[in-house]
Formats: sequence, C-alpha cells, structure tokens
Amino acid sequence: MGIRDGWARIGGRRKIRRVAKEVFDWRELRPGQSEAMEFLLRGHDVLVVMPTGSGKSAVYQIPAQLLDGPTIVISPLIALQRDQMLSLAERKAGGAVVVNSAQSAGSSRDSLEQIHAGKAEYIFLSPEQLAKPEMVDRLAAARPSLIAIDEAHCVSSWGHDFRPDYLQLGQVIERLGHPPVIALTATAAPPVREDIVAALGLRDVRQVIRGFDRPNISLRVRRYSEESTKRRALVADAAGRSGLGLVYVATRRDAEAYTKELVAAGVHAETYHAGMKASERERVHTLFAEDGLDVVVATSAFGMGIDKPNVRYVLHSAPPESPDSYYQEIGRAGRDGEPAEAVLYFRSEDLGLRRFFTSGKPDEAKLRQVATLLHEHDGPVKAKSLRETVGVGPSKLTGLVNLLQHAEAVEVTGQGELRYAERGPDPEEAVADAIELDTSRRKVDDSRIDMMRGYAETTGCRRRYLLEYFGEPYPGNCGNCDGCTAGPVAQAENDGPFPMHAEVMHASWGPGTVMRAEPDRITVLFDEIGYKTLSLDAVQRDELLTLATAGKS
DNA sequence: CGCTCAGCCAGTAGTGGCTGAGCGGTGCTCTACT
Repeated sequence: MGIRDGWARIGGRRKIRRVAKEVFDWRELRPGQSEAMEFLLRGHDVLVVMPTGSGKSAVYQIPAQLLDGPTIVISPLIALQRDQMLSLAERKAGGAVVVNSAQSAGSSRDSLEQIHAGKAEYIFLSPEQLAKPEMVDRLAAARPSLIAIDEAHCVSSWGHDFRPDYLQLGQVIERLGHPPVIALTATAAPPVREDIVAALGLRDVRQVIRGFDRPNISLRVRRYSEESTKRRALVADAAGRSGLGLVYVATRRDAEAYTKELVAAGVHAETYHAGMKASERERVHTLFAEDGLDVVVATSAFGMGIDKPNVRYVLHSAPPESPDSYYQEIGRAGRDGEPAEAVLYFRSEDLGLRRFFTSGKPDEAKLRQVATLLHEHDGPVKAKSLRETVGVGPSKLTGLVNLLQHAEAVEVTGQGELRYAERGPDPEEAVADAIELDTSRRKVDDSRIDMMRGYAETTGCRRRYLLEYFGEPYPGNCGNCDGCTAGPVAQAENDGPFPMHAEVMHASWGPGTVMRAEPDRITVLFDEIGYKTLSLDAVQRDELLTLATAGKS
C-alpha cells in the first residue's frame, strides 16, 4: 500500500465526511461505516453486517452521491422501498424513485425516465422487477455506478425457494456492468455470508462486520413439556410486563389464539400475519409505531425494516428455524440501549414444524422435464413457453432453473431466454447434481434447527452461544442471561485440541470450521452438511477429526 | 414432525380412547373484475 493510496484514502475520507454533513446532516460516522464506504469508492464489492439503527443505509447513500451515475437499490419489500424513498426525498440527495407493481405503468415509466435524464440518483426495486430483461436493459442504459442489496440475508434465506429471483441477481449485476456492489444486512452467520457472496457473484470483496452483541438484551429460555402450561406461562408473563412487547408465534392460528388470550388477560394485543388484509396489517403497524398498543402477536411476517427504539421484550412461543432468525427477531428489542428481555418458551416438539418446513423436496419429474426439453431443443427457449409446456408458475420455474444452473446444465441468456449449456452434463446427470445440491442445502437448514435446539438446551452462557454461532469469539460469560445467573458456568475451553475457528477435516463429512469449543465437546460447521456437535471423547477415540494445516478453500 | 379434529367403536351412561386425514411461513407480480 503506497503513499499515493494513503493520500487517496485521506481525500476520500474528507469527501465522505463532507457529504455526510451537507446532505444528510450527520456530524460523525461510526467506524465500520466510513471503512465500508472507502472500500466501495476504491472499487471493491462490499458485504456489510451491522446492526439495524447503526446507519447501514448511509453506507450506500453517501458513496452514491460521490459516484457519477444512478444507484440501484434492491429491497425485498415494497413498504421498505417506499420508506427509504421518502426519507431520501427529505434530503437534497438528488431524488429517489421506486418501480414496483403497486404503481401504474405510467408512473413506472416516469421513474425510469427520471433516472435516464439524470434527475434521480436512487432507484428502488425488488429482485422480481430485475427478472424482466427489458427492465435490466433500461437500467443498464442509465449506466448505474453502484448497486446496493438491502436486507441481503434474503438472498440466502429466500433465494433458494421462496423468492428464487434473488438467486438470479448475480447475472443481473453482470448485465448491469458490475459496478461496485454493496450487500447489507444486520444478521448473517458465516455460511450465510458465503452464500450471499457466491450468489451475487461479488468480486474482490471486503467484509465489514460490526457489533453483533446487544448486551442490554437479557436472554432467557423457559422449557416446558406441556403445550398448555407453556401457553399459560407466556400469557401470564406478557400480562405482567409493562412497556411495548412482541410475541412471535409459529402459525397464523396461534397468532389469533394468543392475541385472544392476552386480550382476555387485559393486555392491548393485536395480531399480525400475512393472511390479514393489507389495511388491517397497516392499522396494526401504525398502532405499534405510535405506541398505541401493548403487544403485537405475530408470525415472522412482522419485523423487517422495523426500527422502533422502545420495544422492551420479545417472547417466542416456539423456536424459529435458526439462530439467525431468532437473533434477528429478538434484535428488535432494546434498540434504545435500555434494558430489554428476550424469552424463548421452548418445547422440543415445537421444532417439528420447522423440520416440516425444511423437508420439502424439489419436483424431480419437473426438474427432469425442464432439463430434457432444453437439452433437446436447438437454441434458446422463451421462459413463458417452457412454463406452459411444463405447467409451472414463474417462480417455480425460476427455482428449477436455479438448481439446473448450479449443475452447470442450463443458462439464462441476456434476453431472459433459457438454453442448455454447450458443454453441460447430460440431463440425467444434471438432475442428479441438482437433487444432490438441494439435499445438501436442506441438511444445512436442518443443522440450523439443531443449533436452535442447542441454544435452548445449553447450560452455559446463551450470549456466548449465539455470538460464537455468528463467528465472534466471546470469552467469558455475559452475566445477563439465565445460563450465567443460574449457577457456576463452565468456562469456554479454547486451548483444547480443536480451538475456535480451527479448520478441521472429518473422515466422512469433509472440511469444516470449529465454531464452539466446550470442555467436553465441540461444534463444527461443515461445508457440506452444516453444524454438528461432536463429543471430544468420541472424536479422539475414533480419530474422527484432523486439524487441517492450510485454510480451506 | 406434531397438532387438531372428525368419525368411529365400545357398549348402554356419558364419555374415553383410538385412528387417519389435513394442515402448517415468509412476498413479489399480473390479471380479471368491480
């Protein structure tokens, strides 16, 4: 790193500070923020993992001002797009527009024209909009200088099945000329980060990871064997608290049921789930935002984009599917830094629903049909005609194509058409590869459920458990969880044969990384099958693991 | 995977227990109809 680079960096830093102050009226920037912005301005792709409320959006909004050309912001929810656009509209930031299905064709055209005419600096849209080749062409013509992917964990959590267009973003980025790309999220464990980087095709990527710990949130787990006992305890718990709270439940039916019981206990509770009318959801959201209620009882539909400072507690009536989701949901408490509490009401049977959600399989017959049809057809095929032949909807087809793309059998052309790869494997092999890939992914998903169970059942410090899951060493005990207050807790043993973050090799599970080292066992994140907790006795007796000398690739 | 609910049996009073079927989360978009 030479003197020249040093000067450029100082100059860059000065410009960043100036824009922060003049355009956004921010006096100071936090350490991770300016670091990430400098990486972007020097042409790197960047992955930022920072807590909500720490000014993540500044990290792309300021470089957007300094780079010559519009910024494309990909955001998962129309409500988030609207909020961000409105907040930018209050600044002298050069204008912001949105393009989505909620607006008329005319208004979308206006948005794009403003971008072309250089009258708008930011354009917000969903990955589904970018699935349309005409949209990508128009945006490419405006020569974007920056692409930001907000709530980037969605790439990993939704891309593989629920919203498959997320996995096509890598190609979209290439067609947009691959300007600097920044992916932002509040929560991402190491495999999720890898997934994001790979799916988006980030190059020369710099990761800026800051502050997972939320020390003011106390962590508790209450375990039950009876559903009815658990239910009564949770309702009594919420009814006995003051301040604003969230109760997360697993099903829509439970959301209604818990609300009813809380209301009967004298709590002003409201339900929120995706099966409700939009107007009703909005009413509950507004009440929540204006402190007009005590508790929102919700499925996972509630929460993305929420930055309400005074949520005092988050109760879970059942475990979510991963520590990732759990941390995201409890992270909505105590944003003001004041004491807050997260309590998980746990029955191991409740993990069953989560297992069910990960147990779905891709439709092998349709997968084979798509592969065979494309293989037999000369030249590219329109997605629409393939959909009609195979009899699947757009999102299902994209899901199948994603898998076949991974098997290097199918390609998507610049016109959004599909064709068989010239040197691709034969269709049978491609289908087998695709199924294997999908199976491996589900194994990893399953292992995340195991880690959620591990959190509920650990007798050690719960904060340490979570932070180590996210790859942050946390020596000692937090003193603010029931693991710590219940009694003497075993200290983490990091000088055993397999210390934290050691790269290891397992006889049949392949390479992995030690994520957690306890006196009698270790938890390893394996590349292929996810998290496994192994007894050290067994490991040493059967020589299951060896330390890898070089880092894994 | 586990819960709930309907339907059934057993066997004579009202109920208790078994079994199998059905269901369960997250959002975009586009289209047809009011």
